[in-house]
Amino acid sequence: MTITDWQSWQMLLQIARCGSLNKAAESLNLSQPTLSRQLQLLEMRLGQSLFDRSTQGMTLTHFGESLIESCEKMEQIAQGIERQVSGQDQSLTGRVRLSVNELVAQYYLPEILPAFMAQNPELSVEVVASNQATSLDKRDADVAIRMFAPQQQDLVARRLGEVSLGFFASKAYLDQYGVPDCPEALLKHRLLGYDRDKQLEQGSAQLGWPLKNEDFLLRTDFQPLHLELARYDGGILISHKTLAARFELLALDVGLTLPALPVYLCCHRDVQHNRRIRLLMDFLAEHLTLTD
Amino acid sequence: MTITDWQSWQMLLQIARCGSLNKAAESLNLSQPTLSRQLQLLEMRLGQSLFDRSTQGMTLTHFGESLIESCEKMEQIAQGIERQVSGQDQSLTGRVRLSVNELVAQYYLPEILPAFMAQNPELSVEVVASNQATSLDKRDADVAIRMFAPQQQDLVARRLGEVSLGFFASKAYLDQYGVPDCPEALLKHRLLGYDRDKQLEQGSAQLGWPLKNEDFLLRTDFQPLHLELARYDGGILISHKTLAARFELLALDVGLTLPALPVYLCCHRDVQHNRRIRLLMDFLAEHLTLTD
DNA sequence: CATAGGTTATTCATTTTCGTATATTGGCAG
DNA sequence: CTGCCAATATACGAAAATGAATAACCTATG
Repeated sequence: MTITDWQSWQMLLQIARCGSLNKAAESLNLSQPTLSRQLQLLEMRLGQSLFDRSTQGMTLTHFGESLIESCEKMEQIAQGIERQVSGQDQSLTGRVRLSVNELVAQYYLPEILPAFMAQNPELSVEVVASNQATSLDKRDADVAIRMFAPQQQDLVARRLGEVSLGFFASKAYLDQYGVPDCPEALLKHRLLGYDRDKQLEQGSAQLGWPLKNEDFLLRTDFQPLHLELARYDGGILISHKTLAARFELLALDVGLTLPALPVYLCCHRDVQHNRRIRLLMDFLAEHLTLTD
Repeated sequence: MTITDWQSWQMLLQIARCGSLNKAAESLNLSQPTLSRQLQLLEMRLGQSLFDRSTQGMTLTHFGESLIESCEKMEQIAQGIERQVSGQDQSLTGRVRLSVNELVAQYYLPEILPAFMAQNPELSVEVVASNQATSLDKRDADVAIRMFAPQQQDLVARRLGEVSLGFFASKAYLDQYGVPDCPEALLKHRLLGYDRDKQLEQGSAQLGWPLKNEDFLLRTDFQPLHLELARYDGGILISHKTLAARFELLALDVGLTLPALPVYLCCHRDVQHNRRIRLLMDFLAEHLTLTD
């Protein structure tokens, strides 16, 4: 006595999420007209409408809203199945998706990944570079290198150590603007800070020296830009000791010890025994020179 | 990062259940070749096979087996959605499915259902007549009349009373074979009993007078046949007092009081407020003359 | 007030998918 | 051993779903 196929509920959920047929269609690899018609069909079969249409997009009706929760449950299970599938695929061909922030992608991976690819010629590695923590739940990635303790349930994490942070600047910059030797002096300098990323604000607050993102003159969340700016004498940045050393930036002693960032290698519990994923994680754990 | 659509899992589950593409295709309203190809596609996308093929049918591989549990969970949620949908559909058009055993379908419904249909011309009633308790969970039926206390969770039941049972036979039969007046005498008669149905065995065991289905000479689970056989002087049966009276069968006093059967009107909690279903239940509760 | 940008619905040629019919295989009963 | 039955896989014409293009519409913005 089944009225509809399960795909309809997947559609419903995705349209509700995206708020428009266009975006939902894209996320489902369909065209907008297709989705429009399929939704009409579904509503016809149900005998009532799921969305109110407007030129702003689709908004759920009460009826539609009442079904969303169950659709979300279905989605979670479906995602679990997919993780299970990829977890059981023990072949050494195919892809592994690695999620890292841009800094790691730019400065740490390039020197080690070629060796991994040489060792495993059938394996392709996809790197998702973003400062947003991508979801291991939804299998947006298989493995992630994180600079914070994993919060999600169902994750398996290996602590790789920690990276020391410090204030750094180029010699040319310091020659021109002077060397600050206390926190107050630091604030008068051209500091490279973050835009929407709150990690620094939270960290400095813990240190008893609350900094606001607005205190910084040059702001971006794209961390490689910090380093490159500093290399071109753009100002003072907070960064990894090892990275700063590599670019011949000079460490500043302003009487503050910045907390070190922990480094975690994470994957979802469901895929932890997958051979490909294991392989990549082991390789990263061994070769990653993030920690001092 | 979704590999497959949800429909694939529905397929997988149904094929696993049915054990063959043919039956699964029928239950999904598809053709066997279609299902065959879709399954091939799915297995290709997953990179491993889900079933072992033979001319006996399809049997799950270990891999396939490992996914079934999740598919079942998805199915439960999907069924919940469908109940929710039909629960919220308050129109008075469409269908209501009523599950009853054959006895009720044959002898109690015909005299009252026409009135209901006259009152609600837009409503179509589908009667599922079976002595197997059809699933209200899976929406094989919306409403059920049951002669036993509902066991499933999530069911809403209204007790309508109970039907008295007794031993009966036609006058002609008794004239020919004599009137038994004790349990032992009863056993020498031509008793009409059940085939696979265990209800009578259990009931008589409770009564301290354990009967086996094998004790009866004419066995069928199709209850209307009992009555019709008795009308044609086929033997002694256990049946409802009201029904026996209607066919002018004579009650036998063998010194045993059979336990009465409770009568319940059930529906799933999710649809209990549905207007159509409510209507039918109210009607049945009022007009059903099952109880004495 | 007009324009730009976004939305959903519709049209129609095209592609894809589907189902009928058929081939092929393997077990089972007489 | 042989014929029968039920199973899956394959071929091909028919039907259905698809997507590019377009229409029609509303909102925000200058």
